Amino acid sequence: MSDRRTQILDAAAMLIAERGYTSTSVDDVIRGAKLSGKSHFYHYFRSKEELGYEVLNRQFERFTERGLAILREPMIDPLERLSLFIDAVVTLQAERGGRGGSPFGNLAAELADAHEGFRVRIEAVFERWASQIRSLLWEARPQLQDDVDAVRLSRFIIATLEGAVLMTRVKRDLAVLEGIAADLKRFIGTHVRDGGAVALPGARGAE
Amino acid sequence: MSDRRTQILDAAAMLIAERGYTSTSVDDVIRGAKLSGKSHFYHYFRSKEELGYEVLNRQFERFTERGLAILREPMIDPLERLSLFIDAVVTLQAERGGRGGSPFGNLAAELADAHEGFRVRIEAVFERWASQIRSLLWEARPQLQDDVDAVRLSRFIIATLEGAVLMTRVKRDLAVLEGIAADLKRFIGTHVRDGGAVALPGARGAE
DNA sequence: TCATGTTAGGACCGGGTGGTCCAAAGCGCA
DNA sequence: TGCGCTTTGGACCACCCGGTCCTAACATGA
Repeated sequence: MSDRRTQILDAAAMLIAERGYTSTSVDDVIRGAKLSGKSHFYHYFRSKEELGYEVLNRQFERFTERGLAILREPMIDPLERLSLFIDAVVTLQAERGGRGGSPFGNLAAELADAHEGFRVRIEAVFERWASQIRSLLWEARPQLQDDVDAVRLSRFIIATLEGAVLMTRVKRDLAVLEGIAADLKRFIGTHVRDGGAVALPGARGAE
Repeated sequence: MSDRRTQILDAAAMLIAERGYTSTSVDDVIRGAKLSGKSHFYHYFRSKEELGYEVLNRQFERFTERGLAILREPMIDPLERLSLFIDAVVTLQAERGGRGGSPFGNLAAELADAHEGFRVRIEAVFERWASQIRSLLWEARPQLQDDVDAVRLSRFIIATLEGAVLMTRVKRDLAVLEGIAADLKRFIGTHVRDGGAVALPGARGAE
């Protein structure tokens, strides 16, 4: 993977996060990556579509490294890992200044109905994400109530986080995301067996 | 408001829900509304932007009639109304065949960062929606725990529903939305005072 | 030295974009 | 009858879109 290629990918990722896939033109990407012209771009990518797919892949890899990795930390209690992961989502969004939202959610809203190729790839992203949470939930099973449905709960967590990021973008207020994240932790806490101490730190407290 | 005008608005609403605002061209709308040409369209709307704003308004009016209205039914217990409202969101999405998603969420994801005019209007939509839930929560206050934060809870409900609709679109599976809706009811149920009977019907049950 | 891959730069393509302008027909109503 | 709104229909604008093609200057390493 050449330097130029990743440079193009990075520029495209930024632009797509800001303005969406359709509204980001190849010329924009060329300007963003400081290429000399169209032929230079098409030397590295067969089409804009291919660019889009690879950007999505890279976004997921980055997310896997910086967010999903927490879910797998072997030395930390699984439910605390889940709490840390939710914090990481908040941090990630804070770093973006509340803008840009979730790359997956954005592409999903923009292309899920219109472009099957993107839809299946986005579905795969969410599925891999959900499966990470599911196996964490499986690990935490001794602490959880017997009737906890890991599939449903993992979907609920992802949907709420995606919705929260979207709302935060609209309101331009990170506190929205923080509040929802806290409530989400509280909800996860209700699945913990009674008698368990404060399983999810930070789940209470209005602010 | 002439017939033609609403006809254009309806056609545009459908197209925007399907393909998004940017990807819906004025020519598409003209074809959809069976107008004779561009001049005919621009006889009714000053610009595509104005069209978009009015479509957003109409979508919210429709949503107010068919969804938000339930929140105000005076003869039904407030918490049951909330449960019925969540059911209505599921029904609304089912009618669309899982496609199209939430008009507000879609526009938000597409334009929140790029187009301030739309951003503030979408923010207003969510705010009016949240305020409806807030006043319902205020009404239900005797049944709720003392520390329930209506602002936060209303945001949580909206974010989760928006996220759920988005996930459902990506997975093309209405069961996703149904599951999340059930869990959301369960979460709301945890805010009800102890000793209260089954406040939210349908909140339990895995399927 | 030759080949290969990279960078540079520009001309060009068909088609779509939001938007304007104009001329003329059809219309209901006073 | 005549006024004013609606409808029709098309020409036209500058610009942007994804994508192709071509030429030529580079660097690198075999």
